[in-house]
Amino acid sequence: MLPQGSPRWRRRKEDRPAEIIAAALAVFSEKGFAAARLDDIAARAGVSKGALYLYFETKEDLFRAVVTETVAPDIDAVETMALGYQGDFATLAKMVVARLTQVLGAPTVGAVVKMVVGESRNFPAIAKVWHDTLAARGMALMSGLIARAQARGEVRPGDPRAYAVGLVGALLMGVLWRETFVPVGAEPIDLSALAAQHVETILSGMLTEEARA
Amino acid sequence: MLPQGSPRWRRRKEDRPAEIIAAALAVFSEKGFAAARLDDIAARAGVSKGALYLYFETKEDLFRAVVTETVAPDIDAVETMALGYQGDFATLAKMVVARLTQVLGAPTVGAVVKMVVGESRNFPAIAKVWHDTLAARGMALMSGLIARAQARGEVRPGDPRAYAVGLVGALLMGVLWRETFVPVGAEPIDLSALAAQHVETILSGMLTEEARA
Amino acid sequence: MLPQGSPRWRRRKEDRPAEIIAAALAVFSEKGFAAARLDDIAARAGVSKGALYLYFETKEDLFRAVVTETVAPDIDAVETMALGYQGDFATLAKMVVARLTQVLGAPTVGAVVKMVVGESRNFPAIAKVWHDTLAARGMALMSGLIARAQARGEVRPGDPRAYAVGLVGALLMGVLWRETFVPVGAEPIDLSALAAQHVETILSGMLTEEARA
Amino acid sequence: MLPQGSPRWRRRKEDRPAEIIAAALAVFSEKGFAAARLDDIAARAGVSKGALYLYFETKEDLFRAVVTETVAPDIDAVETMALGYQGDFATLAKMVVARLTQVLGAPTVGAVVKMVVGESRNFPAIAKVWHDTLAARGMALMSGLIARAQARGEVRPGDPRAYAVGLVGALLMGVLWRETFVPVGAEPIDLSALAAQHVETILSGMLTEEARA
DNA sequence: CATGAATGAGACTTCATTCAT
DNA sequence: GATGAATGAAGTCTCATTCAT
Repeated sequence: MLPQGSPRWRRRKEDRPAEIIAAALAVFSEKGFAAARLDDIAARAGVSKGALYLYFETKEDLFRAVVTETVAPDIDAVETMALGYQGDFATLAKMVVARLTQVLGAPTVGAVVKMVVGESRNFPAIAKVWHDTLAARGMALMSGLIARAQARGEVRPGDPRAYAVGLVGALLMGVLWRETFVPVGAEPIDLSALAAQHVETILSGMLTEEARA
Repeated sequence: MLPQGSPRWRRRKEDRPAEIIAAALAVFSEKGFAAARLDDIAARAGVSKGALYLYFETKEDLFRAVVTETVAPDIDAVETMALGYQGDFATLAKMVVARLTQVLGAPTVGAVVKMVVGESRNFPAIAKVWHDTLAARGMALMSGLIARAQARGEVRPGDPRAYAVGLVGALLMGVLWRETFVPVGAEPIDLSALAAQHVETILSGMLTEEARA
Repeated sequence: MLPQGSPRWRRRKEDRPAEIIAAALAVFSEKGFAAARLDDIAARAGVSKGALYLYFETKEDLFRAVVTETVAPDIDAVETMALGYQGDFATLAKMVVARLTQVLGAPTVGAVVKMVVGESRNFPAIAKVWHDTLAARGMALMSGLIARAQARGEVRPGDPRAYAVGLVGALLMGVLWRETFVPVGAEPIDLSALAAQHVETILSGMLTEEARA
Repeated sequence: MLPQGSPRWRRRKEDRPAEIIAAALAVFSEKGFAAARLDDIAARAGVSKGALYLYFETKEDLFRAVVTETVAPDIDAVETMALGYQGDFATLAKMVVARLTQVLGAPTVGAVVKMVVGESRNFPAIAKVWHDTLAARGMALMSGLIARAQARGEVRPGDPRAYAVGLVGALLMGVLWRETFVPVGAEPIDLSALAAQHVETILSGMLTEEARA
């Protein structure tokens, strides 16, 4: 029923939380948690300050929403892809790194990473959420793939977690460089080029003779 | 006894700034700039709130002092060592990484790194100082060494900065992991072991056939 | 009765600034700028301390508002009257002095005069505003009228500004006497009587033989 | 004994209070009581902050000293002169006004007048001292002289106090004009010229026919 | 006497949160 | 649902006063 029933004027109302989160992300990532003002968030979201409290209990609550909302979507996709993949480790690693580069390359994610790092001591709960849903999972995924590859003789012996850090750390550093130093005049780093060169280099060091062939 | 000149314990005017900076480092790195309370810093330094203002004009000024004071000593040492070294790149790279691991491994430096990342948007001046005196310099040093090694046929072609990021990024990630996630239950990463394995791996990818021999 | 539309007492947003200014005038004139406490002003205005900042950026801003608000209304009226008047100087002078006595006699204006005098060094801007919008204008007006009267042969030769000061100074002294010394036990001075006698006396000294006739 | 006993090096020490008072006068008159900082006063006096407390119990105490110290000397002189004088009122009035112009013309006294006016509400005690030792006495002196002159038929009927205010008010206004508005660009008023013209004018209005002859 | 480092109460100002409309 | 005026707790900073030297 309700032929073509387009929910016309509802649209606006349903998007409110998302709009607020977007505004909050912008302000939080610019100022950090404590220095961000609800006034500014409300203004940027185009609502009154009071309206924020219709959707979020407190500033901290809003912060939590921002962080988790930004995390959620991407990790699943990567995981599914990686676990389902059947080919050799080198190819898989390149795919994962490429995807990760995409995700971290998005300006919002980079900003959130910085926020999580910066406010982790003040919000252990948030650090924990990120750890549990993202960092630990990502780490487990990567080192699992590596261990599997080692078992198949594709990757040299060594601590899989250290290999994983070696693979991803360059990307993280690239993102933080962009977020932290480029605004004050640092020479930018091309994240994609960095990723491409780095994955070749490090794979060349990780792979066994046979796998490299 | 105690021949005439009794060793009167004068007020430690000269030590005060250092004591305050140490206390401030602790509190800032725990809370971030905005959430840190001068009360706490004073208490931890064992002085009154007012005394802080005998040595630092403002909270921001104190923050600046903390950050710059922690940076200064280490970079010079590394630079001198690296530029003076005459041997092959592989050995030099291992030495630099080892030294860097030591520095970043110190809990204070790690904390400061986090602070700089977290508050960079609010204190561009500080980000700039770090960039100019440390990040840019370190980056120039590393990529210079790499370019030199490429000229000598020790390192494969490729963007020297990307190689530098690949070399250092793993360490940075290790530090941030420790600072951010270990307090909320993440499995710790052994920074030294990570560094050792990583430098072997990545060198193995960077070096030319001849150099590796 | 009271037809449907109940007269809901909305929050008096529009009246607030005026109420606050009134309270501030009272406190500032009692304590001076520096010794006045925002707490007291807020309490006397019946609002919270924070509410002050909804209407005024800073304590200094509020002080400025108090002073300028008190200046505005009266000077124009006097000026218009004086310039439009066609009769002889003696009558005009009496009218102007009477009006001035009224204005200065109002307790608020007297208090503000004292504030302007007392804080002029700390707030040159305020002294300037008073000078430009009131003192200089009033002085120009009075000495202009006197010069005109001299040209018509009504007033004896002499510096018109000195005559103006002679005319008004007594009133000013009367006001300051009231504000400064009466509270500590001085015998009050009847401002109106003072003005009446003084204007007769000084006119008797200023006017030429013909004008006096 | 102690032949010619010149107190050589004591000099410095004995002048300290006077030096401090001079410095305090400068700072108080520039900033007002509350905004004046003991630091500044000490610096200007060339002593340590602590030294102030060797001579004055508290800031308020110092303020009192400044005010009374600056007043004391001058009033007595005027009084003695006036009471001893035997000639006619007109001549006496001119002498008194001339002397008063001298006193008020001194920049320090002008500044103190402003201070007393500005801080009278905060320091009733000081206002009282000024009233009792200066204002009331001066007023009594002047109106006494005038009443005596009226009794002798030299001055027209009328309230002697109002006459006194008329005589002195112009000078007061001149001083306050100088202290308050000249620093912000007002055209200066020549106090001596003002006094000369004013006393002629007002005497011309006060004196009886006979006295004028 | 003199110093000046140190104190601590108190002030201005900010801002998350509430609630009458 | 939505507003925005109002609150009040909390934080930074100042400065008169003290006291060990």
